[in-house]
Amino acid sequence: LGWSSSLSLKDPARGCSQYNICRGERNYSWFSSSDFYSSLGLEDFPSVGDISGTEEDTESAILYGTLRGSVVGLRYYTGIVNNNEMVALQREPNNPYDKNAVRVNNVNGDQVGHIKKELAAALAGIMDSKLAVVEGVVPYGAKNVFTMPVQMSFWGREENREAVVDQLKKHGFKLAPPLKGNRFGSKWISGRAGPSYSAPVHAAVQLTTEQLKSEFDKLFEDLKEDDKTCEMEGAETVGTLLLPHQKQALAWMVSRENSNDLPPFWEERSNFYYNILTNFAEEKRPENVRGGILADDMGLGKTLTTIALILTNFQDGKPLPVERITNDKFFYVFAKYLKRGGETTVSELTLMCRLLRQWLQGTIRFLNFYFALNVQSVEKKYSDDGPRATLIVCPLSVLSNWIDQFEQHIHQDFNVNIYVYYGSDRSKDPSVLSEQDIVLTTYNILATDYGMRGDSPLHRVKWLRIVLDEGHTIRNPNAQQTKAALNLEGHRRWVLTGTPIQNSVKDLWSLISFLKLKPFTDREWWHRTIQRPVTMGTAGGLGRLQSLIRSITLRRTKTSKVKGKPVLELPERKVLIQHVTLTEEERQVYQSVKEEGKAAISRFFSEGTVLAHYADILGVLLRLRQLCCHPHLCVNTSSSFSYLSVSADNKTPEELHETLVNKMKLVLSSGSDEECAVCLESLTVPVITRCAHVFCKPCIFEVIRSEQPNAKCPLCRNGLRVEHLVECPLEEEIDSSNGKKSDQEWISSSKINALMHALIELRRDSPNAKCLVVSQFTTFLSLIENPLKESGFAFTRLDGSMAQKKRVEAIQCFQSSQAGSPTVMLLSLKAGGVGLNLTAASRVFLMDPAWNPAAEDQCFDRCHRLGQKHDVVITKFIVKDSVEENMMKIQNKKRELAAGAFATKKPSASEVKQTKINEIKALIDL
DNA sequence: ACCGCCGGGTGCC
DNA sequence: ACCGCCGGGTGCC
Repeated sequence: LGWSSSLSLKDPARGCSQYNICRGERNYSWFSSSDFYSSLGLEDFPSVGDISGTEEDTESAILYGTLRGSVVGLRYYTGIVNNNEMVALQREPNNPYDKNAVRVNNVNGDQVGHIKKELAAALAGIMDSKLAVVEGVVPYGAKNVFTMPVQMSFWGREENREAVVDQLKKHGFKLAPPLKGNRFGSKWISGRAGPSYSAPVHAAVQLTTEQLKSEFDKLFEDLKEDDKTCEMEGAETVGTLLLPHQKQALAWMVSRENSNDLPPFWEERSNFYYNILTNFAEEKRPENVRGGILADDMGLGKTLTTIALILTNFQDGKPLPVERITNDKFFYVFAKYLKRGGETTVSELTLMCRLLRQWLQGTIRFLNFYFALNVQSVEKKYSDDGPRATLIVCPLSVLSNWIDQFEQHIHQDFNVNIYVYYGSDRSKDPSVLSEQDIVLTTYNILATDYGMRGDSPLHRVKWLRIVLDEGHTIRNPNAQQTKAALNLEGHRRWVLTGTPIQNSVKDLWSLISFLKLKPFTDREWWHRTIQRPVTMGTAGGLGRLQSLIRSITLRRTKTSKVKGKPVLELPERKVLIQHVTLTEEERQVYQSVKEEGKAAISRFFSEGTVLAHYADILGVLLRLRQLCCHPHLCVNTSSSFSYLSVSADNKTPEELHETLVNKMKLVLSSGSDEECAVCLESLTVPVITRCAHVFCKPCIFEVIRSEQPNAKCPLCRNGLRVEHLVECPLEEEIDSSNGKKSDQEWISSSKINALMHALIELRRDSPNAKCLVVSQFTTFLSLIENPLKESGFAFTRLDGSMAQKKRVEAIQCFQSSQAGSPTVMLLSLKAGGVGLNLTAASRVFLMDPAWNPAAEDQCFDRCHRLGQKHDVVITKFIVKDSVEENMMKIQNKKRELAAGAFATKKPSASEVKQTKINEIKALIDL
């Protein structure tokens, strides 16, 4: 049973886990980077564009005007509408009678009729060339037999207005100005009441950006409603006591799964159901989503709550039926094993292993040997008709966290079947999946599987429940993983996310669509009834969004209160800045490198080639940052920076390109947390362009997709081509032999001295305190190992180059409270990803600042989270009069920006460019 | 459709 | 009458 030791068990003493890792998962090779990258393969991205260009640019769309027309051919179709109901106009270029044909559909998508041909002839061109979006409302005459009127609104960007007006004029039509107060068509005057359509208005009550922002902030705040404050205990299979706010969440989730309420904006009228946004009505009761969005802040226990939900609400509030692990079970499994002559499944082995251990410990007596009698009853439990399995989809980075949490929170006396659907040998048999209690997989696997149409086991199973963890990963409606997620089958649908709205309301659509809320699954209805009214600041728009959100989401922040007490009482967190002064020699080296770099960079400025030399500049900055830490850090990189002299002149463009790309690789491989100029976050999967700029792979593919065929680099406007992109594995993964620069004698540095001084003082004052020593540079961490050993510190280390198994060991070791367990953990900034729990530490020493303050904060939160018992003190070491001080200034600016940037739109490419240039100036004191 | 349009039947008052 | 007028047949795109 060697495989079981490779499981990442929190408690090694427990041996085999209670979940069944089925075939293929036992080697746990999912963290091999090659797998990861290939599952994101190049070829996936361009195909994403197959519905490109259809999305209306909400931000800048204005209403050109309205036009009355008629819908004909009603008697040939079944789709019916109400007076004042919204209708969709859809081009039908393949209509055999008229290539200009325009279909009219009701909210349900049923065809109502066609636009009369003369008008269709005018619309066809406008719609096909996407000059305007045309929307319709049937003002009256909905019950007509042959034709009915339709009031059309034309929306588009200002610069297309004239073309649209011209096009209409050519066919003899003229736009009437927008109608006063009736912009969204929900209140057309009924009946043939004459000429009352008139007068434009842009927004009855236009909110300022500021107001919008604060309204957004309030969106998720309200939770005073009763249905969100009831509490519910978890089933006995939940092995952890839930906190009050988690019991509330459980009660809310269970009630959402079991209730039969109407979805938001639907009303029951005499004998039909009525949608108050679109005025659509139907006799069939619209399904409400049996789920919603759990949007609690990080650290409040969304994972635990979800596990509790799975175990507690199988059907109508009854718990998931699982086997209690008893002696009978052991012999039953054992007998089956013998009967087959030794062949067995991994899940059985897991069980047997565990039971055998219990038996050996004397908890099983040798009495119940009539196992055959029990076979029947055990099998019965699993022969339920309805779907049983819950699918959980999460980013790769939190996969192991889920497994840890199962391990922790599922009571060990029960056998819950969990299948980790990951790795190249994952089962292709849907029935293997549907027999599980829980199937865990990642967005990449989901998308990859979906790519091979029709043959994705995940998409052939009818799930009891689908949970999308970090649900904001599907906010891009065109991404493959979003489409893959939307196409999963199962009635109970949940989204877990800490950041439900990241940049704008737009991000919500995929989530809402995933939840299958009628009629928002169709982008047009979402857009017309919610997104546009909100972004244009129309009165009532925000109200709608608010009541929608309120009815389907639960969100508590770290400061929310339950019964007057904060949901989470986190200890205080203090950040201290410790200035470090370089020694004379260090200063000399630093200063000379700085002068050399500054000269080169100011030359780039005067030549106007700053962005072309971006890699060079990052290189200079990197070197300075490294010098602040330790002189040996940039030794291996020094030779490659000699280009700063004029030697570049006699190189071919090809060679020049190559050196630049190599430079960029070097910067990235140093561990430095560089950022992506598209998403403005830390790089995820860095790729280097031909012009030697770095971006996240998904970001740059999105740029290429949306700008094709002539995409340009967002930083320098040079041409971009997929085949020129170079992937660059993040940090240490390529550098496993780090730290062994044995040809060099070890020396200390000012920063190391400062750290050691602080550590020794800490050990003297509180010998049991544990701390994290964090740096972006793993080589620096290696250098720090030396004095730690010399001063007798027990320490452990966690960085990106370590295999998953080693990481888990390091974490367990550090978290242990046993005497003699390590008090120091050397942690690379980026290894401190989300989900990692290092609450044993109450001190953090940040050795070098990151560009992105969010990356630092995320790292601090590894210990400042649920379970932290002490106040957390963070010490940042910053070298005086250095690039580090300038970095701090930029960080502060970014913090301010982030705090106010909620509803403001993304900066444009040129703004990003300018910001970058200004940053460079500030960094090198130009 | 209690319309418009088409095309055949028809033709002083 | 190579017209007007009548009334039946007919009807989305």
